[in-house]
Amino acid sequence: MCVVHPEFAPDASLSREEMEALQHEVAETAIFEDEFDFDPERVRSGPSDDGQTQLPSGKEKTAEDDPIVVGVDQAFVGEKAVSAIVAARDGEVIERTHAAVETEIPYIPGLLSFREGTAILRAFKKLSVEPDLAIVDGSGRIHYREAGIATHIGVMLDLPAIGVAKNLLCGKLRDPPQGHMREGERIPVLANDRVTAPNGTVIGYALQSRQYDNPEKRHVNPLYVSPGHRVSAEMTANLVWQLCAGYKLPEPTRRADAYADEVKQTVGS
DNA sequence: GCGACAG
DNA sequence: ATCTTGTCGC
Repeated sequence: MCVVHPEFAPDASLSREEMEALQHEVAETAIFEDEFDFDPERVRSGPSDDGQTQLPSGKEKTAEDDPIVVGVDQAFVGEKAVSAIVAARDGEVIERTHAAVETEIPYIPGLLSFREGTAILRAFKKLSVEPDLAIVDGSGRIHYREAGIATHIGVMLDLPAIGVAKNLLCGKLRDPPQGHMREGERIPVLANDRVTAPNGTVIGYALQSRQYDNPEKRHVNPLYVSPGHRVSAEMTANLVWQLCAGYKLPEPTRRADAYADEVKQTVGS
């Protein structure tokens, strides 16, 4: 697929100030509302039926009509950043692409897209199918300047995108849980002083995608999901939840994770 | 100065 | 993210 906003390219040679300025531009271009064409109810972790569902009009729903969801994950081999993308429709993998790019800068909280963005975009350019939604590992709006890696990628490609992180970069939970969250539970993540958005803005959700029966003994931490582009915070939580299939991470992410591992052993350092 | 800190 | 064996629990 093609880059729609090349002017937002995550150039690693920029100064820190320039990177932050670029992120502010990305955030201004980002849309944190539901502005996508696919039917959100047709986004799911896997086949929900035999694909023979009859509609009143006489037409029928087929997998070909389902939205294409891509999972994006990063891995490292020596000094190379490996980006893996797995596209699926109705839970069926239809294409996989990857790219390995030499890293130019170290990991800096808040500037992740400048370290891994180029590899991700290169992998996206190799993708022949046209995705409807991207699930990116890392934050989206849950970011100091509301421009996490999911937002940066989504805006550049003008593709609906969602950020799925295992840890909270910034922001604060509206209602801190007593003990551990129950499976399916979600708590709003609000903007605080460290975020450019007005204090109290819901910039994402803590989503308990999986939990053990007895959290006292053994428990799972929640996922921190946030809008990347063209998706609201509420819809973000709904879609990620629908993409989970009994594991902590949503299926698109798990598939990209596994593919990244495969690629790692293929690409030498 | 001290604390916070996606992957 | 990555370095890494065993081990606890469902």
